[in-house]
Amino acid sequence: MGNLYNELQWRGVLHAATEGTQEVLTNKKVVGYIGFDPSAASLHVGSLLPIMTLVHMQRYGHTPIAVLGGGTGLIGDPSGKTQERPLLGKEKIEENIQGIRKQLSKFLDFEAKGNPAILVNNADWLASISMLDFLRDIGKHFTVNYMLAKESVESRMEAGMSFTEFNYMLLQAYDFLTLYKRYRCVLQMGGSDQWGNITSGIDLIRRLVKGKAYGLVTPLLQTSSGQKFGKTGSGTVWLDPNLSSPYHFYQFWLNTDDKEAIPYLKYFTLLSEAEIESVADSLAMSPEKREAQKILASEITRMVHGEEELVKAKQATAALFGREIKDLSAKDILDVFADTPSTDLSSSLFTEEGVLLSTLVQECGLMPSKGAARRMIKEGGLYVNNRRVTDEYYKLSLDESIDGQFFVLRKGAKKYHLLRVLPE
RNA sequence: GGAGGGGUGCCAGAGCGGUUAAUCGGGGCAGACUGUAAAUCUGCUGCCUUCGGGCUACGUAGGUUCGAAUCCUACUCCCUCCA
Repeated sequence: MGNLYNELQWRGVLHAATEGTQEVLTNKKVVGYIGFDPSAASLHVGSLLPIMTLVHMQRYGHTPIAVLGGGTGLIGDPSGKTQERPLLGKEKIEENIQGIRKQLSKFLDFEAKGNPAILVNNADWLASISMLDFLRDIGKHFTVNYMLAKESVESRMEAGMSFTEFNYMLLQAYDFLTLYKRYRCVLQMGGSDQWGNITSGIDLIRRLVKGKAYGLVTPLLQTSSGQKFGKTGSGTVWLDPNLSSPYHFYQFWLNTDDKEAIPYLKYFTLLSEAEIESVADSLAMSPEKREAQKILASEITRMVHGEEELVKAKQATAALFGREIKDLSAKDILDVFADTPSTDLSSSLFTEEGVLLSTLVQECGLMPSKGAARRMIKEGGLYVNNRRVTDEYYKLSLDESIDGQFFVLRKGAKKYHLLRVLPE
């Protein structure tokens, strides 16, 4: 039986840790926390790494605390940001916290015997503290010199930084102190950009209550092409099924680059070292099978959306990338394209000679303009029911519809749009 | 408060008063090749078009001119330096 520290190490998610972290994690059951930013109503795939870190903690018998930044969210963390951030309203943040709470409960067991996960909102203690108390009790323990030396501050000296954001690290240090006192929480984890904030907390605990605390950070994720992880052409990939459908979520992982598939399996799944090694062998032997990507996508989709949604996503994948669309029944279409953007059309639109495809495609939003639609057709990038259309002035007629009810429009390889024909 | 520089398409950044819907690059989109990968190559990338054209664009508003992103004036925003 290993320990948490070794586990994180072989998974490649251990970027740095403070002195003594390994010993304390090996010899004791500890309480540790990670903060989550409530600037959106849903977490996205970028939050998966910190979430998994908490999951590993709980698996090894430690107690994980997820701290929602309801208080600090009102200020905005400058770490890793090049510009001052807009402030969100209190109501908005409260709403976001509700959404995030729900998502976290899919990963962490809040009922576990012995080491149930804990969820707190730092507004609970930050909202009520007075400016004078804060300056006296906390501010006194930090020199401005110390704060200026932090990377998060230094990198902003050129662009400028408000006094508000400058104080962020003190608030986070105060969080750590509070959790230390309330829960005996001795470990704070986070992305490597959090290092400065974390060590501030450790220092504060040492100075104020002579306590020993630890910090551990994970590497910052980037795709091999240097892109920010978790963004696709169509935007951020969210954990909320209403913001990113399970099908798109599944597809996001399925499209993982070969180079990243194995690291991602280590980061985001609970597969064992041996299991992942065998997958790595398979990937090296026959990469075209994309076994690693399939396992990765299945594992993560199941964890986030559940078995049922995973099955549906796989079915949709098989239908869209395997069979001919015209073999599908109207019912299949509805299932497969449940998550696809769709537009309703009245059948009265369809006159004798049909409707100009370029117009249709523009009106349903698949293409931004008719000119762009015509260009796309010329380039061979537009398909109706998976058949390429080559005529710029192609007119669509009702006999081509599936069961007289649907047209499946496709742009490029993966972008679908469903047209639903409504009877008179 | 004083002095100077600048605001161009998604971004970055060119642009002798006319052939500039605006160079080059990045990004994006599509095609080919593939494995729904990577790399590579090709094309497209303001709007409308009955394919002849038409329209709208270079911070905002005026002006000079046959003609302006390019010249002038005012306004506005940004940046740098001095105080």
